Amino acid sequence: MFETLSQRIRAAVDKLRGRGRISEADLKATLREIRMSLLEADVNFEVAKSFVNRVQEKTLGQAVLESLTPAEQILAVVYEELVQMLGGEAKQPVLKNEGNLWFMVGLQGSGKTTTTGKLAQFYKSKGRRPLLVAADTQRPAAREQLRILGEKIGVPVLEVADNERPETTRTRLQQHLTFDYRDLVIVDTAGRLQIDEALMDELARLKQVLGPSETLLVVDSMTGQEALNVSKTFDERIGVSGLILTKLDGDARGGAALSARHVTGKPIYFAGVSEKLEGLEPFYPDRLAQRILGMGDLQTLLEKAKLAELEAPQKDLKEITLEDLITQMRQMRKMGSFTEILGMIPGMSRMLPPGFSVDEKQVNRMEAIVLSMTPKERRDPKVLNASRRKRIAAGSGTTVQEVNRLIKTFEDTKQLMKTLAKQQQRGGRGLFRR
RNA sequence: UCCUCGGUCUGACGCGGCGCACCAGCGUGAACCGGGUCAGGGCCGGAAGGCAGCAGCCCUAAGCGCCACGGAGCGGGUGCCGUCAGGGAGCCGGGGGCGC
Repeated sequence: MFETLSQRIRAAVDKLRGRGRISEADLKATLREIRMSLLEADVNFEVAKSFVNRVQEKTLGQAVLESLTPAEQILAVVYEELVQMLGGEAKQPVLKNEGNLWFMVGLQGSGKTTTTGKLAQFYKSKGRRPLLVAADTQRPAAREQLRILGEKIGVPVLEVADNERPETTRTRLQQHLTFDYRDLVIVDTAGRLQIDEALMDELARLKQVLGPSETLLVVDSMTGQEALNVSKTFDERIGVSGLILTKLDGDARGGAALSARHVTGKPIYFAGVSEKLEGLEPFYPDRLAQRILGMGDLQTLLEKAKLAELEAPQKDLKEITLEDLITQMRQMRKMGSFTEILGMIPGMSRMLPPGFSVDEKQVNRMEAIVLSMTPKERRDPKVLNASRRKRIAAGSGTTVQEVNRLIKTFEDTKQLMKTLAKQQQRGGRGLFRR
């Protein structure tokens, strides 16, 4: 999927590969190419524009990392923004313990009924007890299709009659649930080839009567921007809580998927990727972005970027916390009477922060102190005022003095780490230079 | 040209729509001064056993947020909506009289 787009973006970034330096003009040319390829992929114009702008801003504002080539760095930014464009975090529809009622809406031919079956299969395999409702009051053929699907996956299907009123449907549904309890009801609503008023009114009424907890709009990703127009109309008329993009496997361009979040403001819950009943995946923006940019490249790149972050003490992203201190202490506890050994080295005892003695009981108590803190306090000991210290002391069976001593030790250690880091950074031959 | 009926107009009420958001619903939500469970650590005890209890987790309150389907209510540069009432002029439509 997304082959065309994928190739074009990679080609654009590849041109920068192997260069040590990249001028702003080079960057702009590359970004222009990326924008063109997005537009060719039928991505919404506004979306493409803001994407490119953000990449540019981020790239220019970024410090040069030694371990990454400029091309890799840009690729990393493009990846991050791509994930954002696809919706950032993966989202799933809300599933309560019981009484879930979901609406499937969409145009005829979008794969709505098939997707309904896939959803039922998906949640059945997760231990849910779904019930399908074939709610097309006009086309018996549509209901039959769902009935056959239901038989295949072993999920009961409640069928409406021709021209049945929503109230009747609700009553029948309630009746069904009293003798056959189900915790997830998925309603496959009627579809038309185009948006028409009668359909919208019918759906709106049905929605009002049944009151679904989620309204999932099924759209065909191959129809590109048109899919988004459909989404907007459906949302305006009946309200949509999330999207399911079907036929994503056949979509070489990807315009709908890439613009959906931005244009409709709705999360993409699932993606349909094959004709088979298992062909339904939760929509993961990060994985899709990886696919678009080419997996292999990216993984090594991300690892490198992570390492670079760890190796950049000037950024001070990694301040040590009280939890780190405790981990260290536990290790020392295992080592036994560490202080004794240290004491034997001339001058060593003076280098250690005051109060730095390791005997087992002492470490246990210190651990208890940290364990009595809230997560926030562990992260940022500065918030520890008198009343908090009192609480911690009481809760851990220690005294306020002991708590104070621990904090002092922690501050000293932190200071020590900073000094060491600075020395290394300055290139001064520290003790532990590799 | 006059009379008359109706509409346009105004008001009240009803219905619908939109807006607000009180209840409900959903989410979030207390360092300690809420509840449960209380790891670690502590306290009492010779021991057996008890006890208090921080963090976490679970629950809950105020608060905050979401929602506008349901219940109650409020507000309108709201509706070629309904009922009733008021209607000076003008305008539009119907009926009638008189004059040419």
